[in-house]
Amino acid sequence: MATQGKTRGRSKSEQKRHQILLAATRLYLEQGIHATSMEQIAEEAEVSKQTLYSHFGGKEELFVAAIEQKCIQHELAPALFNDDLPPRQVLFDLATHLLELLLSEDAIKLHRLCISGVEQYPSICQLYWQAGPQNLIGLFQNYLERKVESGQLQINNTAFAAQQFLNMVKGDAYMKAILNIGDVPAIEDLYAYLDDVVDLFLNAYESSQSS
Amino acid sequence: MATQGKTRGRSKSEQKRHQILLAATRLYLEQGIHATSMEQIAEEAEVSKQTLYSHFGGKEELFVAAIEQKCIQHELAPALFNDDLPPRQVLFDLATHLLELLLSEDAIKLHRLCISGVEQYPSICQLYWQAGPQNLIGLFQNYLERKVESGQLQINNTAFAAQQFLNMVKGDAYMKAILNIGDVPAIEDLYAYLDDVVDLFLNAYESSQSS
DNA sequence: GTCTATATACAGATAGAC
DNA sequence: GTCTATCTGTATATAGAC
Repeated sequence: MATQGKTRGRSKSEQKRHQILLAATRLYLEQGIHATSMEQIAEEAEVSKQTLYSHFGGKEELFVAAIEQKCIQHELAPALFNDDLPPRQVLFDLATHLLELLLSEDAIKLHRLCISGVEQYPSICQLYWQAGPQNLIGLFQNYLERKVESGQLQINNTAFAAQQFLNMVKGDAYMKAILNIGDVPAIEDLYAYLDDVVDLFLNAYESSQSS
Repeated sequence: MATQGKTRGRSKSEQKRHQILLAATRLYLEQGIHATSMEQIAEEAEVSKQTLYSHFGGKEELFVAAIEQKCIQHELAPALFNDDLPPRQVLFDLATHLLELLLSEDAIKLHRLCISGVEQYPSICQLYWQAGPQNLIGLFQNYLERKVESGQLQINNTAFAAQQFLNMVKGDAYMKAILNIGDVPAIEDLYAYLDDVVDLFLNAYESSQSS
Protein backbone atom coordinates (compact mmCIF):
# COMPACT_ATOMS: atom_id res chain seq x y z
CA MET A 1 0.00 0.00 0.00
CA ALA A 2 2.88 2.31 0.67
CA THR A 3 4.28 1.22 -2.68
CA GLN A 4 2.08 3.35 -4.91
CA GLY A 5 -0.31 0.88 -6.45
CA LYS A 6 2.00 -2.01 -7.16
CA THR A 7 0.99 -4.04 -4.13
CA ARG A 8 -0.13 -6.95 -6.30
CA GLY A 9 3.10 -7.30 -8.26
CA ARG A 10 2.01 -5.61 -11.49
CA SER A 11 -0.79 -3.12 -11.53
CA LYS A 12 -3.76 -3.70 -13.75
CA SER A 13 -3.46 -0.10 -14.87
CA GLU A 14 0.03 -0.60 -16.22
CA GLN A 15 -1.13 -3.73 -17.95
CA LYS A 16 -3.89 -1.87 -19.71
CA ARG A 17 -1.58 0.92 -20.64
CA HIS A 18 0.67 -1.61 -22.29
CA GLN A 19 -2.23 -3.19 -24.15
CA ILE A 20 -3.29 0.19 -25.42
CA LEU A 21 0.16 1.11 -26.69
CA LEU A 22 0.48 -2.23 -28.44
CA ALA A 23 -2.88 -1.99 -30.12
CA ALA A 24 -2.37 1.64 -31.08
CA THR A 25 1.04 0.95 -32.60
CA ARG A 26 -0.28 -1.93 -34.64
CA LEU A 27 -3.31 -0.07 -35.94
CA TYR A 28 -1.50 3.16 -36.67
CA LEU A 29 1.21 1.33 -38.58
CA GLU A 30 -1.36 -0.66 -40.50
CA GLN A 31 -3.92 2.01 -41.32
CA GLY A 32 -2.36 5.38 -40.74
CA ILE A 33 -3.35 8.12 -38.36
CA HIS A 34 -6.62 9.34 -39.72
CA ALA A 35 -8.02 5.98 -40.67
CA THR A 36 -7.62 4.76 -37.09
CA SER A 37 -10.19 5.93 -34.58
CA MET A 38 -9.92 5.95 -30.83
CA GLU A 39 -12.86 3.61 -30.71
CA GLN A 40 -11.09 1.07 -32.86
CA ILE A 41 -8.01 1.20 -30.67
CA ALA A 42 -10.18 0.69 -27.62
CA GLU A 43 -11.75 -2.38 -29.16
CA GLU A 44 -8.41 -3.79 -30.26
CA ALA A 45 -6.94 -3.26 -26.80
CA GLU A 46 -10.07 -4.60 -25.14
CA VAL A 47 -10.54 -1.56 -22.95
CA SER A 48 -13.08 1.21 -23.04
CA LYS A 49 -12.57 4.44 -24.87
CA GLN A 50 -12.50 6.38 -21.65
CA THR A 51 -9.53 4.36 -20.45
CA LEU A 52 -7.57 5.57 -23.46
CA TYR A 53 -8.22 9.15 -22.51
CA SER A 54 -7.38 8.70 -18.84
CA HIS A 55 -4.05 7.15 -19.76
CA PHE A 56 -2.93 9.32 -22.64
CA GLY A 57 -5.07 12.41 -22.63
CA GLY A 58 -5.95 12.44 -26.30
CA LYS A 59 -5.28 11.09 -29.74
CA GLU A 60 -2.18 13.12 -30.41
CA GLU A 61 -0.40 12.05 -27.26
CA LEU A 62 -1.30 8.44 -27.84
CA PHE A 63 -0.03 8.60 -31.38
CA VAL A 64 3.26 10.16 -30.43
CA ALA A 65 3.78 7.69 -27.60
CA ALA A 66 3.10 4.74 -29.88
CA ILE A 67 5.47 5.91 -32.58
CA GLU A 68 8.22 6.86 -30.18
CA GLN A 69 8.17 3.41 -28.74
CA LYS A 70 8.46 1.92 -32.21
CA CYS A 71 11.34 4.16 -33.29
CA ILE A 72 13.87 2.91 -30.77
CA GLN A 73 13.39 -0.81 -30.87
CA HIS A 74 15.58 -1.90 -33.78
CA GLU A 75 19.21 -2.84 -33.59
CA LEU A 76 20.80 -1.13 -36.50
CA ALA A 77 24.23 -2.45 -37.24
CA PRO A 78 25.68 -5.24 -35.11
CA ALA A 79 28.19 -6.00 -37.85
CA LEU A 80 30.07 -2.77 -37.20
CA PHE A 81 31.58 -4.04 -33.98
CA ASN A 82 33.54 -6.90 -35.51
CA ASP A 83 36.85 -5.15 -35.86
CA ASP A 84 38.68 -8.38 -36.57
CA LEU A 85 36.91 -9.26 -39.79
CA PRO A 86 38.16 -7.81 -43.08
CA PRO A 87 36.33 -4.66 -44.16
CA ARG A 88 34.82 -6.30 -47.20
CA GLN A 89 32.96 -8.78 -45.08
CA VAL A 90 31.91 -6.23 -42.50
CA LEU A 91 30.55 -3.98 -45.23
CA PHE A 92 28.66 -6.81 -46.83
CA ASP A 93 27.21 -7.93 -43.51
CA LEU A 94 26.20 -4.38 -42.73
CA ALA A 95 24.62 -3.98 -46.15
CA THR A 96 22.54 -7.15 -45.98
CA HIS A 97 21.42 -6.58 -42.43
CA LEU A 98 20.50 -3.00 -43.14
CA LEU A 99 18.64 -3.65 -46.35
CA GLU A 100 16.72 -6.49 -44.76
CA LEU A 101 15.71 -4.20 -41.95
CA LEU A 102 14.75 -1.38 -44.30
CA LEU A 103 12.62 -3.61 -46.48
CA SER A 104 10.73 -5.14 -43.59
CA GLU A 105 7.03 -4.39 -43.40
CA ASP A 106 7.40 -2.70 -40.05
CA ALA A 107 10.17 -0.35 -41.07
CA ILE A 108 8.42 0.65 -44.27
CA LYS A 109 5.17 1.40 -42.52
CA LEU A 110 6.94 3.33 -39.80
CA HIS A 111 8.68 5.42 -42.39
CA ARG A 112 5.43 6.18 -44.18
CA LEU A 113 3.73 7.02 -40.95
CA CYS A 114 6.40 9.46 -39.83
CA ILE A 115 6.26 11.23 -43.17
CA SER A 116 2.47 11.38 -43.05
CA GLY A 117 2.70 13.10 -39.70
CA VAL A 118 5.47 15.52 -40.50
CA GLU A 119 3.23 18.59 -40.47
CA GLN A 120 1.09 17.79 -37.48
CA TYR A 121 3.64 15.92 -35.33
CA PRO A 122 7.13 17.12 -36.22
CA SER A 123 8.62 15.58 -33.10
CA ILE A 124 8.20 12.04 -34.36
CA CYS A 125 10.23 12.80 -37.47
CA GLN A 126 12.99 14.22 -35.32
CA LEU A 127 13.00 11.11 -33.20
CA TYR A 128 12.87 8.83 -36.21
CA TRP A 129 15.79 10.55 -37.85
CA GLN A 130 17.92 10.52 -34.73
CA ALA A 131 17.21 6.93 -33.76
CA GLY A 132 17.54 5.69 -37.33
CA PRO A 133 19.60 7.32 -40.07
CA GLN A 134 21.60 9.73 -37.93
CA ASN A 135 22.52 7.08 -35.42
CA LEU A 136 23.56 4.68 -38.16
CA ILE A 137 25.67 7.21 -40.00
CA GLY A 138 27.52 7.99 -36.79
CA LEU A 139 28.24 4.35 -36.01
CA PHE A 140 29.41 3.70 -39.53
CA GLN A 141 31.55 6.78 -39.65
CA ASN A 142 33.25 5.68 -36.44
CA TYR A 143 33.95 2.32 -37.98
CA LEU A 144 35.46 3.88 -41.07
CA GLU A 145 37.68 6.11 -39.00
CA ARG A 146 39.03 3.13 -37.10
CA LYS A 147 39.82 1.44 -40.40
CA VAL A 148 41.57 4.54 -41.66
CA GLU A 149 43.71 4.69 -38.54
CA SER A 150 44.62 1.06 -38.90
CA GLY A 151 45.55 1.68 -42.52
CA GLN A 152 43.03 -0.69 -44.04
CA LEU A 153 41.12 2.06 -45.78
CA GLN A 154 42.09 5.41 -47.27
CA ILE A 155 39.35 7.96 -46.87
CA ASN A 156 39.63 11.71 -46.77
CA ASN A 157 36.05 12.50 -45.87
CA THR A 158 34.61 9.70 -43.79
CA ALA A 159 31.27 11.44 -43.32
CA PHE A 160 30.85 11.65 -47.07
CA ALA A 161 31.94 8.06 -47.59
CA ALA A 162 29.63 6.75 -44.91
CA GLN A 163 26.68 8.62 -46.31
CA GLN A 164 27.31 7.38 -49.84
CA PHE A 165 27.70 3.76 -48.86
CA LEU A 166 24.44 3.78 -46.96
CA ASN A 167 22.63 5.54 -49.78
CA MET A 168 23.91 3.02 -52.27
CA VAL A 169 22.76 0.16 -50.08
CA LYS A 170 19.27 1.56 -49.97
CA GLY A 171 19.41 2.08 -53.70
CA ASP A 172 16.07 2.24 -55.44
CA ALA A 173 14.68 -0.80 -53.69
CA TYR A 174 13.88 1.20 -50.60
CA MET A 175 11.92 3.92 -52.30
CA LYS A 176 10.11 1.39 -54.43
CA ALA A 177 9.09 -0.39 -51.28
CA ILE A 178 7.97 2.86 -49.66
CA LEU A 179 5.90 3.72 -52.72
CA ASN A 180 4.64 0.15 -52.95
CA ILE A 181 5.94 -0.31 -56.49
CA GLY A 182 6.18 -3.94 -57.47
CA ASP A 183 6.89 -6.68 -54.99
CA VAL A 184 9.41 -6.25 -52.24
CA PRO A 185 12.34 -8.40 -53.35
CA ALA A 186 13.71 -11.08 -51.08
CA ILE A 187 17.02 -10.15 -49.56
CA GLU A 188 18.71 -13.09 -51.25
CA ASP A 189 17.91 -11.63 -54.64
CA LEU A 190 19.76 -8.48 -53.68
CA TYR A 191 23.03 -10.13 -52.74
CA ALA A 192 24.54 -9.62 -56.18
CA TYR A 193 23.52 -5.98 -56.08
CA LEU A 194 25.05 -5.46 -52.66
CA ASP A 195 28.20 -7.16 -53.82
CA ASP A 196 28.53 -4.58 -56.56
CA VAL A 197 27.97 -1.81 -54.04
CA VAL A 198 30.75 -3.09 -51.80
CA ASP A 199 33.00 -3.42 -54.83
CA LEU A 200 32.39 0.13 -55.90
CA PHE A 201 33.02 1.43 -52.42
CA LEU A 202 36.22 -0.50 -51.87
CA ASN A 203 37.55 0.37 -55.31
CA ALA A 204 37.26 3.98 -54.31
CA TYR A 205 38.57 3.74 -50.78
CA GLU A 206 40.63 0.60 -50.25
CA SER A 207 44.29 1.16 -49.60
CA SER A 208 46.00 0.53 -52.91
CA GLN A 209 46.90 -3.07 -53.43
CA SER A 210 46.40 -5.18 -56.54
CA SER A 211 43.32 -7.36 -56.21
CA MET B 1 -4.05 36.61 -80.48
CA ALA B 2 -7.13 35.88 -78.48
CA THR B 3 -6.66 35.02 -74.86
CA GLN B 4 -6.75 31.41 -73.73
CA GLY B 5 -9.79 31.05 -75.94
CA LYS B 6 -11.65 29.37 -73.14
CA THR B 7 -13.49 32.20 -71.55
CA ARG B 8 -16.73 31.97 -73.52
CA GLY B 9 -20.08 30.83 -72.27
CA ARG B 10 -19.76 27.14 -72.99
CA SER B 11 -16.34 26.95 -71.42
CA LYS B 12 -17.20 28.66 -68.19
CA SER B 13 -17.54 25.15 -66.92
CA GLU B 14 -14.01 24.33 -68.03
CA GLN B 15 -12.79 27.48 -66.41
CA LYS B 16 -14.28 26.47 -63.10
CA ARG B 17 -12.92 23.00 -63.45
CA HIS B 18 -9.48 24.49 -63.85
CA GLN B 19 -9.93 26.74 -60.83
CA ILE B 20 -10.98 23.75 -58.77
CA LEU B 21 -7.99 21.67 -59.79
CA LEU B 22 -5.64 24.52 -59.03
CA ALA B 23 -7.10 25.18 -55.62
CA ALA B 24 -7.27 21.51 -54.75
CA THR B 25 -3.67 20.92 -55.73
CA ARG B 26 -2.46 23.84 -53.69
CA LEU B 27 -4.42 22.92 -50.59
CA TYR B 28 -3.69 19.21 -50.75
CA LEU B 29 0.02 19.88 -51.13
CA GLU B 30 -0.03 22.35 -48.30
CA GLN B 31 -2.19 20.55 -45.77
CA GLY B 32 -2.47 16.93 -46.77
CA ILE B 33 -5.51 14.93 -47.71
CA HIS B 34 -7.42 14.67 -44.48
CA ALA B 35 -6.79 18.18 -43.29
CA THR B 36 -8.32 19.58 -46.46
CA SER B 37 -12.10 19.59 -46.72
CA MET B 38 -14.22 19.89 -49.80
CA GLU B 39 -15.67 23.05 -48.37
CA GLN B 40 -12.25 24.62 -48.08
CA ILE B 41 -11.45 23.77 -51.67
CA ALA B 42 -14.75 25.26 -52.77
CA GLU B 43 -13.95 28.51 -50.97
CA GLU B 44 -10.43 28.63 -52.36
CA ALA B 45 -11.67 28.02 -55.88
CA GLU B 46 -14.53 30.47 -55.42
CA VAL B 47 -17.17 28.01 -56.46
CA SER B 48 -19.80 26.20 -54.49
CA LYS B 49 -19.33 22.81 -52.99
CA GLN B 50 -21.88 21.31 -55.29
CA THR B 51 -19.85 22.34 -58.32
CA LEU B 52 -16.97 20.27 -57.03
CA TYR B 53 -19.15 17.22 -56.91
CA SER B 54 -20.68 17.75 -60.32
CA HIS B 55 -17.22 18.04 -61.85
CA PHE B 56 -15.31 15.33 -60.05
CA GLY B 57 -17.82 13.09 -58.35
CA GLY B 58 -16.19 12.98 -54.96
CA LYS B 59 -13.16 13.68 -52.87
CA GLU B 60 -11.12 10.70 -53.99
CA GLU B 61 -11.47 11.46 -57.67
CA LEU B 62 -10.63 15.10 -57.13
CA PHE B 63 -7.57 14.19 -55.13
CA VAL B 64 -6.27 11.76 -57.71
CA ALA B 65 -6.89 14.22 -60.52
CA ALA B 66 -5.05 16.98 -58.68
CA ILE B 67 -2.02 14.85 -57.90
CA GLU B 68 -1.83 13.35 -61.35
CA GLN B 69 -1.70 16.78 -62.85
CA LYS B 70 1.12 17.74 -60.51
CA CYS B 71 3.19 14.64 -61.17
CA ILE B 72 3.86 15.30 -64.81
CA GLN B 73 4.72 18.96 -64.90
CA HIS B 74 8.41 19.02 -64.07
CA GLU B 75 11.21 18.81 -66.55
CA LEU B 76 13.65 16.39 -65.07
CA ALA B 77 16.98 16.53 -66.77
CA PRO B 78 17.55 18.94 -69.64
CA ALA B 79 21.31 18.60 -69.14
CA LEU B 80 21.30 15.04 -70.46
CA PHE B 81 20.79 16.14 -74.01
CA ASN B 82 24.00 18.09 -74.35
CA ASP B 83 26.09 15.39 -75.93
CA ASP B 84 28.83 17.82 -76.88
CA LEU B 85 29.82 18.82 -73.39
CA PRO B 86 32.32 16.71 -71.44
CA PRO B 87 30.69 14.16 -69.12
CA ARG B 88 31.99 15.85 -66.01
CA GLN B 89 30.09 18.99 -66.77
CA VAL B 90 26.95 17.17 -67.85
CA LEU B 91 26.99 15.16 -64.64
CA PHE B 92 27.46 18.24 -62.54
CA ASP B 93 24.69 20.10 -64.34
CA LEU B 94 22.40 17.14 -63.94
CA ALA B 95 23.26 16.87 -60.26
CA THR B 96 22.63 20.51 -59.45
CA HIS B 97 19.45 20.71 -61.47
CA LEU B 98 18.11 17.52 -59.94
CA LEU B 99 18.96 18.36 -56.37
CA GLU B 100 17.47 21.80 -56.73
CA LEU B 101 14.28 20.26 -58.05
CA LEU B 102 14.18 17.62 -55.31
CA LEU B 103 14.69 20.16 -52.55
CA SER B 104 12.00 22.50 -53.80
CA GLU B 105 8.96 22.94 -51.58
CA ASP B 106 6.65 21.60 -54.23
CA ALA B 107 8.56 18.41 -54.88
CA ILE B 108 8.96 17.66 -51.20
CA LYS B 109 5.30 18.15 -50.49
CA LEU B 110 4.30 16.09 -53.47
CA HIS B 111 6.53 13.27 -52.30
CA ARG B 112 5.03 13.35 -48.83
CA LEU B 113 1.55 13.45 -50.19
CA CYS B 114 2.05 10.45 -52.44
CA ILE B 115 3.47 8.44 -49.56
CA SER B 116 0.62 9.48 -47.30
CA GLY B 117 -1.82 8.16 -49.85
CA VAL B 118 -0.06 4.92 -50.67
CA GLU B 119 -2.65 2.73 -48.96
CA GLN B 120 -5.80 4.48 -50.07
CA TYR B 121 -4.72 5.69 -53.50
CA PRO B 122 -2.01 3.38 -54.83
CA SER B 123 -2.38 4.70 -58.35
CA ILE B 124 -0.83 8.05 -57.51
CA CYS B 125 2.35 6.37 -56.27
CA GLN B 126 2.58 4.40 -59.49
CA LEU B 127 2.22 7.57 -61.49
CA TYR B 128 4.69 9.44 -59.33
CA TRP B 129 7.30 6.72 -59.67
CA GLN B 130 6.91 6.46 -63.41
CA ALA B 131 6.89 10.16 -64.13
CA GLY B 132 9.72 10.86 -61.68
CA PRO B 133 12.42 8.38 -60.64
CA GLN B 134 11.81 5.73 -63.28
CA ASN B 135 11.72 8.24 -66.08
CA LEU B 136 14.90 9.89 -64.87
CA ILE B 137 16.81 6.64 -64.47
CA GLY B 138 15.90 5.70 -68.01
CA LEU B 139 17.05 9.00 -69.46
CA PHE B 140 20.28 8.90 -67.53
CA GLN B 141 20.98 5.31 -68.43
CA ASN B 142 20.55 6.17 -72.09
CA TYR B 143 23.02 8.98 -71.69
CA LEU B 144 25.56 6.70 -70.04
CA GLU B 145 25.20 4.13 -72.80
CA ARG B 146 25.89 6.76 -75.42
CA LYS B 147 29.03 7.75 -73.55
CA VAL B 148 30.13 4.13 -73.29
CA GLU B 149 29.70 3.69 -77.01
CA SER B 150 31.69 6.81 -77.71
CA GLY B 151 34.42 5.53 -75.41
CA GLN B 152 34.26 8.38 -72.92
CA LEU B 153 33.11 6.17 -70.09
CA GLN B 154 33.71 2.54 -69.16
CA ILE B 155 30.70 1.01 -67.49
CA ASN B 156 29.69 -2.61 -67.34
CA ASN B 157 26.31 -2.17 -65.74
CA THR B 158 24.84 1.14 -66.78
CA ALA B 159 21.59 0.56 -64.88
CA PHE B 160 23.56 0.08 -61.68
CA ALA B 161 25.76 3.09 -62.34
CA ALA B 162 22.83 5.34 -63.13
CA GLN B 163 21.00 4.30 -60.01
CA GLN B 164 24.01 4.91 -57.82
CA PHE B 165 24.80 8.32 -59.19
CA LEU B 166 21.26 9.51 -58.67
CA ASN B 167 21.15 8.09 -55.15
CA MET B 168 24.39 9.81 -54.29
CA VAL B 169 23.08 13.10 -55.59
CA LYS B 170 20.05 12.84 -53.35
CA GLY B 171 22.30 11.89 -50.48
CA ASP B 172 20.90 12.56 -47.05
CA ALA B 173 19.76 16.06 -47.89
CA TYR B 174 16.66 14.77 -49.59
CA MET B 175 15.45 12.60 -46.75
CA LYS B 176 16.23 15.31 -44.25
CA ALA B 177 14.09 17.66 -46.27
CA ILE B 178 11.29 15.12 -46.48
CA LEU B 179 11.41 14.60 -42.71
CA ASN B 180 11.75 18.33 -42.16
CA ILE B 181 15.01 17.99 -40.26
CA GLY B 182 16.93 21.23 -40.04
CA ASP B 183 16.74 23.86 -42.71
CA VAL B 184 16.71 22.98 -46.36
CA PRO B 185 20.17 24.01 -47.55
CA ALA B 186 20.56 26.36 -50.44
CA ILE B 187 21.74 24.66 -53.59
CA GLU B 188 24.91 26.72 -53.63
CA ASP B 189 25.97 25.22 -50.34
CA LEU B 190 25.77 21.78 -51.88
CA TYR B 191 28.06 22.45 -54.81
CA ALA B 192 31.12 21.11 -53.01
CA TYR B 193 29.21 18.02 -52.06
CA LEU B 194 28.04 17.42 -55.62
CA ASP B 195 31.56 17.94 -56.85
CA ASP B 196 32.69 15.09 -54.65
CA VAL B 197 29.89 12.93 -55.96
CA VAL B 198 30.91 13.55 -59.55
CA ASP B 199 34.51 12.83 -58.63
CA LEU B 200 33.65 9.54 -57.02
CA PHE B 201 31.54 8.53 -59.98
CA LEU B 202 34.11 9.42 -62.60
CA ASN B 203 36.93 7.82 -60.66
CA ALA B 204 35.01 4.59 -60.86
CA TYR B 205 33.83 4.82 -64.44
CA GLU B 206 35.98 7.20 -66.46
CA SER B 207 37.99 5.58 -69.20
CA SER B 208 41.49 5.13 -67.85
CA GLN B 209 43.81 7.92 -68.81
CA SER B 210 46.76 9.01 -66.77
CA SER B 211 46.24 12.36 -65.19
C1' DG C 1 -24.84 24.49 -64.35
C1' DT C 2 -24.62 26.70 -60.29
C1' DC C 3 -25.90 28.01 -55.79
C1' DT C 4 -28.15 27.64 -50.72
C1' DA C 5 -29.66 24.68 -47.38
C1' DT C 6 -29.87 20.20 -45.44
C1' DA C 7 -29.28 15.06 -44.44
C1' DT C 8 -26.37 11.57 -42.69
C1' DA C 9 -22.51 9.62 -40.50
C1' DC C 10 -18.83 9.41 -37.53
C1' DA C 11 -15.00 11.24 -35.10
C1' DG C 12 -12.98 13.03 -30.72
C1' DA C 13 -13.90 14.08 -26.30
C1' DT C 14 -16.76 14.19 -21.80
C1' DA C 15 -20.29 13.09 -17.88
C1' DG C 16 -21.68 10.29 -14.51
C1' DA C 17 -22.45 5.39 -12.41
C1' DC C 18 -19.92 1.57 -10.29
C1' DG D 1 -9.78 3.36 -12.58
C1' DT D 2 -12.96 1.58 -15.55
C1' DC D 3 -17.15 1.32 -17.95
C1' DT D 4 -21.74 2.86 -20.55
C1' DA D 5 -24.03 6.51 -22.53
C1' DT D 6 -23.92 10.98 -24.46
C1' DC D 7 -22.53 15.62 -26.31
C1' DT D 8 -20.59 18.37 -29.91
C1' DG D 9 -18.31 19.51 -33.97
C1' DT D 10 -17.36 18.66 -38.60
C1' DA D 11 -16.96 16.19 -43.03
C1' DT D 12 -18.91 14.05 -47.08
C1' DA D 13 -22.51 13.98 -49.85
C1' DT D 14 -27.32 15.19 -51.53
C1' DA D 15 -31.90 17.79 -52.40
C1' DG D 16 -34.10 21.35 -54.31
C1' DA D 17 -34.41 26.44 -56.00
C1' DC D 18 -32.78 29.68 -59.64
